[in-house]
Amino acid sequence: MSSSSNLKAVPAAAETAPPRRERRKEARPGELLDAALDLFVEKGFAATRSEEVAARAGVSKGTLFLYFPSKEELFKAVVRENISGRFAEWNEEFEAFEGSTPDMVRYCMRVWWERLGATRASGITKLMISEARNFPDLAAFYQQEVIQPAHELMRRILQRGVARGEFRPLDIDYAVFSISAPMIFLIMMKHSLGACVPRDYAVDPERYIASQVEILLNGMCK
Amino acid sequence: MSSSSNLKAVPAAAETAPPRRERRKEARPGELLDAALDLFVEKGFAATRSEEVAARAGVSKGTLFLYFPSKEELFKAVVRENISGRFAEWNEEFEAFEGSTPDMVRYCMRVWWERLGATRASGITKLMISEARNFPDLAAFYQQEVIQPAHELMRRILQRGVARGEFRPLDIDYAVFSISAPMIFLIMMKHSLGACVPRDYAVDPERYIASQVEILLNGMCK
Amino acid sequence: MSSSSNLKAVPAAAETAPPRRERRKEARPGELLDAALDLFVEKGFAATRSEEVAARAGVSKGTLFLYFPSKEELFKAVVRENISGRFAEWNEEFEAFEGSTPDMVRYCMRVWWERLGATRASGITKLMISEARNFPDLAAFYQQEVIQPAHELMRRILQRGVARGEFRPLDIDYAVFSISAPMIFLIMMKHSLGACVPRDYAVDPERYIASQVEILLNGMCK
Amino acid sequence: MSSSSNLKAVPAAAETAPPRRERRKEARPGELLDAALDLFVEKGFAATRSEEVAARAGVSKGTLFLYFPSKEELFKAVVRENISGRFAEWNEEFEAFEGSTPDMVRYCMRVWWERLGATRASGITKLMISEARNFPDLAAFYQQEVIQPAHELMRRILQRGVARGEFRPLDIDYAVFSISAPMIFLIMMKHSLGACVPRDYAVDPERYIASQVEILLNGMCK
DNA sequence: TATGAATGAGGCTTCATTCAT
DNA sequence: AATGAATGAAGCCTCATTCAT
Repeated sequence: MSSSSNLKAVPAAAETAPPRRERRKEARPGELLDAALDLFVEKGFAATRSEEVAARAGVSKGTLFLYFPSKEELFKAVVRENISGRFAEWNEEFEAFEGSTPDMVRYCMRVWWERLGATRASGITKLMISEARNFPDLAAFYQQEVIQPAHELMRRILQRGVARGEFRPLDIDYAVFSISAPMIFLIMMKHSLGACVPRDYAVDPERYIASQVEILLNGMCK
Repeated sequence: MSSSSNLKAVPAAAETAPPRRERRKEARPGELLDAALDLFVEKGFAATRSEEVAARAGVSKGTLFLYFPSKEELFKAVVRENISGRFAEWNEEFEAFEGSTPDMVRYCMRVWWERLGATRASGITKLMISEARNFPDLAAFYQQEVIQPAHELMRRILQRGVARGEFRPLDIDYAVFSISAPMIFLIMMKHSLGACVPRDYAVDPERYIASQVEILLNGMCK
Repeated sequence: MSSSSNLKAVPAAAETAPPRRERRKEARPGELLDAALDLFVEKGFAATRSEEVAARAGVSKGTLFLYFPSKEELFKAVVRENISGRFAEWNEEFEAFEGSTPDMVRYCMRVWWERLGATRASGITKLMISEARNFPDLAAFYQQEVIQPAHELMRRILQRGVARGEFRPLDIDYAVFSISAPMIFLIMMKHSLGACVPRDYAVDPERYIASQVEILLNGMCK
Repeated sequence: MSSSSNLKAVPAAAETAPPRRERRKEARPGELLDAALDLFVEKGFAATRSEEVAARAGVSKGTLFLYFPSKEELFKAVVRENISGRFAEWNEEFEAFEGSTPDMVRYCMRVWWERLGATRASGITKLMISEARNFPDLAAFYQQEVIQPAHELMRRILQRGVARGEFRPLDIDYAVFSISAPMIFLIMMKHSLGACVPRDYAVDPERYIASQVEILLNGMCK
């Protein structure tokens, strides 16, 4: 989680006593967003104190407000920062995919995990789900910027499968959820209940994904 | 379930409720838990003000603290109260089930929706997921009282299917999640992002469940 | 100044040790407005801390916000509270006045001093003048509710004098200011520079008013 | 007067100002005092942010504190700087005055308006009146450097009128206020309530002064 | 000198909790 | 048991001031 904020403290070599007042205008916003993401995911929006965020980013309370006018705007920035438009790239990637559609689904789930699910970014999904009711405009933003593009991508995959005769005719709108539900589930295991539970019950994400995908493909294939 | 949601479950018959004023005193804690559940689910723990809970329950702020020593204890009581041990009953019900295992899975999903998913009780799952990190002891309690029994119930169903040769050999531990993930997903649609989104995107639970179950069964059957 | 807030501490008799938590919903707002008036006049709006107001009213910080939603609203309430509609009464009083118009002017200045100038209420004029630019809406309110009625009252007096041939023809709109300027001046002596200056320079209001009135009447009479 | 307001007073003639960039360094404090005067007058001491002052003077926040060790010292410098000792000059001017004393009073009011009332310098009177209680030492300074000399000047004028038999015997100490009250009044119209009020109610200073002076002279003359 | 990023004390406001009635 | 006025700790945010560059 917060290991990244530690990394910055390790300069290339010299390791001089860190100057009391660093001047790092460029890096600050990113560091603050990093710290905020960690804390918001871990404790929720309300239970995270601005001062904590600042402290974890290695600055003082006031500095936070130099970059973000309010805790709420910080929250919004965290969400925006971590979603960005990676869908364009992914859409292209899947457009160019040449294998079978089942392989495509397998690949989709795998890279989702590698690129998002396993990263801190997955935390913001948990965050959004926890706070959606308190930030309806952010929820709308997330729906529009994340959920919809993701659904369209998945829908195209499923349609390809049906079109190519690999999949049975499907209720595609809802079959999409067959792919997203395990993702949500995994995120929740990682960031919520799963994080509060003894190791023994911990889910192994790769195994989980493999298991789900096979059942899914079996279920969708002819 | 809170007392009121039990009341709702009462068949349409006579059952004259005792005159409103009379049962107030004994009903108070239940009314408070009811109100608290609604608000906690809707706004989260931190964003819910004690006074609001009291107001919704029709009592004064002070009265709330007569029954629950703190907001945190109220929260815990809400969760505990709503995690009834109905698994004994359900276990028996499924023990006695006579149809095919695929039918059993269909039935399982359907009654889950009817008895839990569609009721306010589903709110505590959302609540637990949102607040687990802030209430680790509750999370453990929930894990033990709800998640584990539920998983065992589902596991027995799947094992029955495998044993009877209806299902392929499965990675049962993880196949269980194939059943629970859609439930979690549906709950989140209902209480979180789905609640902040235009009607058009609203998910029709019955259709969603039907779609998932068929894919699932297809995937698990021989 | 704040003597009035002391008065409340003297109950009819018993003089028991003041209970830690008084319950005085009725009296609170007035006490808070009293305290706030004193402090705002003395130190200005910004330099007055909410906690000070509360302390002077004998309550805790939080209690202030039970009655006024913000410091700014408190300020507005102070202004409104101290202006009220006393003009109706005064208008009647002057309508019924039977003596000469010069006597009327003398009487006007005298009762202004007795009823307003000499009281704490005069402080709000100083307050308004100091803060007008920061509270344009309040300034408009004050203009409308205080300045205009006052000017109309004075205008009627002057017109009476002209109509009855007691006064020369006057530029009445501006002659009104001949009456109000000394009032403003006196208020400023009392609440501003005059309050920061050695006793010797202190202005004796009665003597000041007498002096101004005589010059004024001399100047306006035929 | 601050340096810039002196510059403005320069006759229309040649007087090529040194190239902007060159004179910056020496002009800095004056530019800051200028900016500060405007803002303090407009918003009051507390509501004026140091950064705003710096920005209006075209320098950075840090630079302000290079010239003035604190906001409070800046305030004091603004006041001191704008309380120039021009009384020597004026005293001479009035010593040499040859016309009638009523003309002298007319002249006095007129040049006061032209040289002070109409300029930004009038702002410091508003400032002093608003902030006197928070800056008692400045108030004393102002009393000594401005109010007293001004009163003595006016007193001499009035005494001349009485001595020459132009005025009735007057309560001279207080008659002085008959001249200063309209000035104060006009300043307050300009910088306070009058600035927050629709155009229609705006006072025309020349007309106001003319009106007051005539009533006054009428009142004081034999 | 000048800059502007950084600081942190201090003020406003909220709200869980208490307690006299 | 119930009320709701009162409390005060705690959090957000501002802004005068500092200081490395």
